[in-house]
Amino acid sequence: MSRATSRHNGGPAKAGANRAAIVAAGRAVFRERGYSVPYSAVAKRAGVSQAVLYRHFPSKQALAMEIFAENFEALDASVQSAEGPGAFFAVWETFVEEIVESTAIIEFVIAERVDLPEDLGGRRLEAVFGGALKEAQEAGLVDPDWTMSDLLLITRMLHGVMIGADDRQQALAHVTRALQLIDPRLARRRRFKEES
Amino acid sequence: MSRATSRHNGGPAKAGANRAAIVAAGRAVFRERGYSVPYSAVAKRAGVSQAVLYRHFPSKQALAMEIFAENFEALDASVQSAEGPGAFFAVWETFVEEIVESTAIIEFVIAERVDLPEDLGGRRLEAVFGGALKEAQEAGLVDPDWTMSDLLLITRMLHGVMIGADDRQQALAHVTRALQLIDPRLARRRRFKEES
Amino acid sequence: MSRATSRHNGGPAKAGANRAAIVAAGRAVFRERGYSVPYSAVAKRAGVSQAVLYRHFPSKQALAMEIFAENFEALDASVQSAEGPGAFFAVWETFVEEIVESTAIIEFVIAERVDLPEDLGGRRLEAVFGGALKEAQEAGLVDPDWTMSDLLLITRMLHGVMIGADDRQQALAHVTRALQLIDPRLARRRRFKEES
Amino acid sequence: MSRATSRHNGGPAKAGANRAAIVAAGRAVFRERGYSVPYSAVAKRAGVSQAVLYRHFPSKQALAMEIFAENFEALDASVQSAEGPGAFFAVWETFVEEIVESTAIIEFVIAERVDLPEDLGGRRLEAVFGGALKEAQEAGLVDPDWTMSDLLLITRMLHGVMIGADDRQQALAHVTRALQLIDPRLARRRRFKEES
DNA sequence: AATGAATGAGCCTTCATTCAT
DNA sequence: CATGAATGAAGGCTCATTCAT
Repeated sequence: MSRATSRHNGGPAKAGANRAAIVAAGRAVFRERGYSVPYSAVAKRAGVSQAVLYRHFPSKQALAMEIFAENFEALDASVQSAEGPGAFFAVWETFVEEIVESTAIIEFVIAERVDLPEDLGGRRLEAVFGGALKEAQEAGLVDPDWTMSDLLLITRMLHGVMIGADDRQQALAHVTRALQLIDPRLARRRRFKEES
Repeated sequence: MSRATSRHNGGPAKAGANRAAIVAAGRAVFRERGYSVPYSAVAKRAGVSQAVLYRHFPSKQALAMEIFAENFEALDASVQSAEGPGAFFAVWETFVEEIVESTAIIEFVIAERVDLPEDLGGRRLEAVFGGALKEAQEAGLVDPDWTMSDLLLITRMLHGVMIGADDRQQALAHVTRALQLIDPRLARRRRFKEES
Repeated sequence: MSRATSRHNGGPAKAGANRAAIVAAGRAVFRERGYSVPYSAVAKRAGVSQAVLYRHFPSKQALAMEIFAENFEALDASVQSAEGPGAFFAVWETFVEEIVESTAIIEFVIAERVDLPEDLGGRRLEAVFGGALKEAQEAGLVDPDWTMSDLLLITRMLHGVMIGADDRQQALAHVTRALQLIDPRLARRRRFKEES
Repeated sequence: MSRATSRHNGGPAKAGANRAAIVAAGRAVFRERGYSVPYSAVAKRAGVSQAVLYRHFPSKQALAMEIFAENFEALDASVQSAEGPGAFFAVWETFVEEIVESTAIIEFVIAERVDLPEDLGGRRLEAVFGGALKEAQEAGLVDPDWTMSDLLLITRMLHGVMIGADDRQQALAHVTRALQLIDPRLARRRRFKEES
């Protein structure tokens, strides 16, 4: 039992750990139960009180935004390390992985569409993908008609597939097949980490 | 007051009317506010008491199931009236129309996935589409690799598009574009009834 | 133990009784603990669930408004039965009695000032007092400079006196003395019902 | 870091400054948001941690008590500098100013009435006003019937007027008018500092 | 002695479900 | 068989108070 059983806290030292625990718990419950889980479930999962949850992230949106942002950082990193016409596929692969790992994030984007900061969502996506897409199109690797909007649309199509799947296993298979239906080149090299 | 039709009671005759009213109300509120509306909203819309609602459909799932089933009946009818290799597209069109009209039903299918009777969902879809798909494939009108599972998958992809759209207008545009990305032949002849 | 211990209710017949119980409970808790009591305290006092409370009065304001309205009805009745230049004092007496009985109502008026229906508050007061005040002034029974606003001001002065008192006994004495300080004629014939 | 003034600590010297900052913050937030503000708002406004706030004043009451006492000190000063039969009015004016400036303090006195030390409230007021009142009465400047209790009562009447006002502007006008209704001589020479 | 952080509990509101009549 | 009403419980949010460092 590593959970404190007495009344009080571990002092300031624990703060960062709690924040991390909350983010992790957020990822976990969002993945398992979707973005519509009671926000309080995150606190329960993280082993902290609701007040602490609210201190760190004053709303479910705020927490989702954080997770969202962290995902984009991974994406940015993947952009840095990829080059050439095939870069698009490398980034795309990372992107799809994230969709698979955090379906809930897309639900969040949909649910809270109203007041997302401009640099998130589509705009941010464009920053990440814009160059690589054009390059890949010029190299004839991707359908030249595709626009950023189409990529976004594909995102949503994958989302529909994700939330309709029975389990992770099936979800992976369905996402792969869905990408094949759209364009086989999008479906290559799907490799996902083992579920914990 | 010894008469059978005392104060509040319309007698057995009313039962059928109530049932129909409930189903209609269900369609309406699901469309307007999504599958997550309070079940009580259906009773209010139908103008019946909660108890009556529960008598006819003991749960929101049960009601959704009924609507779902009725949708399939419409699909069956569309199958009857279509023939030849192009029949697939006629049925498909009706099917997509239903998806667009009743996004909420798909939400339901997803939310309650657990205990859908076997004869609904995939199996039922197979009954409706099976023959037409094979015929169309033999006539070279549809990719020969496609299976019933793929159709189901496309259904889900469209669903993702639907719930991500801002409004009906955009939803239609997105669905059309999504179908084009998959196979332009699926996207032809989209014509929807005017919004009431 | 007259409280139901089993899970469910007394049927429709009990509805009116519950509503009355809620209003009575509202008067009681407002008097004892002020308008700022948790709304849930009303439910507890009335012996009903919170949901029932919300069904009957969807907000604390709504309940206060009801009590408020009932008070005005008593006031109207007092206007009907009084005539002549002295009528003003009769109505005034009833009015002060009500202030003493339901201090919380004034707190309510103050707290929710924003969206009171036009026919409540000042306007309503004017309807009740307007004629009588003018008549009394013409008969030389009341300071001719006084306006309706002044009466409202006096109301608030009495309110300050009420909420500052230690108990009902003292509150009565203070109100009487306050009225004497303003104008002895306002303070005559103070007689209040015994506290329950 | 073996120095006494380690990381976060300003040393004993800071204590007095903190205390003053807390009192000032208390005055500010009470005025702006009423006595019912979260106690934590005082800490935030003062720029200190909650723990410090609690160290200096273990409860909101304690802080309010301090402010209350300091107000009386200002009153004492005003008594010292005024002499002759008109002294009463000078002190009274200061007193009313304080009421207008710190409505919240009166809310506090009312809310926490229970355990106010005897030397605050009425008794203290008597010490301040006692002599001046008698002198003014003997000079025929004030109604000879008035007692200290009446002054307290008037205080409360003004309070009622204050908390019922929409804004400071209106509050001033209402207080002035209220004093006129009681005795015009109480209302003379109202001059308040400009709002910051 | 100050800080940052945590806790537990309270209050608000809404929903699915189940009576007595 | 329909009605109107009631219940219990979940979930959101905020606050006073109290640590470990």
